[in-house]
Amino acid sequence: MARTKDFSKAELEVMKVLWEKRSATVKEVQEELFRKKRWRYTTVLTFISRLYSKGFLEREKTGMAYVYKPTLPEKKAMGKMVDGFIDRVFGGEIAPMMNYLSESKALKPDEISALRKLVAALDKRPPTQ
Amino acid sequence: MARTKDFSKAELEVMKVLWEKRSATVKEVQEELFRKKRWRYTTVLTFISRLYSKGFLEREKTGMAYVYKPTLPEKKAMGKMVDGFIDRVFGGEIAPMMNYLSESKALKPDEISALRKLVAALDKRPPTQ
DNA sequence: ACAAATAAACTATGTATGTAGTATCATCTT
DNA sequence: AAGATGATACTACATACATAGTTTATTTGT
Repeated sequence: MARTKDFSKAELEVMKVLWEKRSATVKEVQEELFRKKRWRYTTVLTFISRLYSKGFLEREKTGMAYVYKPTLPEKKAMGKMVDGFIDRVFGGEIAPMMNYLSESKALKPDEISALRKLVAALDKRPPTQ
Repeated sequence: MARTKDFSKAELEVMKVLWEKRSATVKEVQEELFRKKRWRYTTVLTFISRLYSKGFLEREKTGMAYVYKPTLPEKKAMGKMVDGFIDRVFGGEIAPMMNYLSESKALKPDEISALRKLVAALDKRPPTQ
């Protein structure tokens, strides 16, 4: 089992467009991705088809074309990716990643305030476990 | 230019062993990875060879075998990976990732304190930019 | 010096990924 | 009803990745 295949880098780009637009035809996605990446129609179609087979998109025929829509909300998917990344790279440990973050990236003001808010929230609600 | 190929998931496992051991022969790496993943000698050899061609490892013949050693320190490599991940997944924005982190993961006490320390450090040394 | 053991090189193979062209099917226009 | 248009399906192909077997070269023990 466990056919929870991930999406690839290129496929992620497609997902991002679809999350943003909520739902769209291949053509609409392609127009967007042509701007950003110069991808041809059939290229985008291939990615969308693969995502569809993998179960990350559902579709519905509307007039001549299919309208595609993510089956997984963005937040869920992002969370999964973050988890997977931390598992793979840091053996599931968040703390070391924080370190790399603070060292390797120059945090911008809004990022710092996000961090502060996070910490504040954690102070309020101490580890439920 | 820019032949900064990344390493794949499997290759990362090999790198981790080598970072930990500082340097090792294929056999030594394989023994470790056989425990963790049941990988055969030639499998590990293949990964190591790829990493060597990609320039992530250097080697030195010692007796019969080569001793391999990472060319990139772990911290550097990890930082790169984190950066790449954040770019790909969050368009370079750290703040949203923080959110996913705080929501999707139940942070453990030491992770929280790492976070606090990070924030404290940021307070001391405000964004140099 | 030869056999056994060790290590690396070469070869193989199936799936995934990036990138897209060509063929076909459906629809709209005249 | 035929041609133009729009959309999807089918096909292609090179590179990367995961996984490993087979062959060759080197060393070491006897």
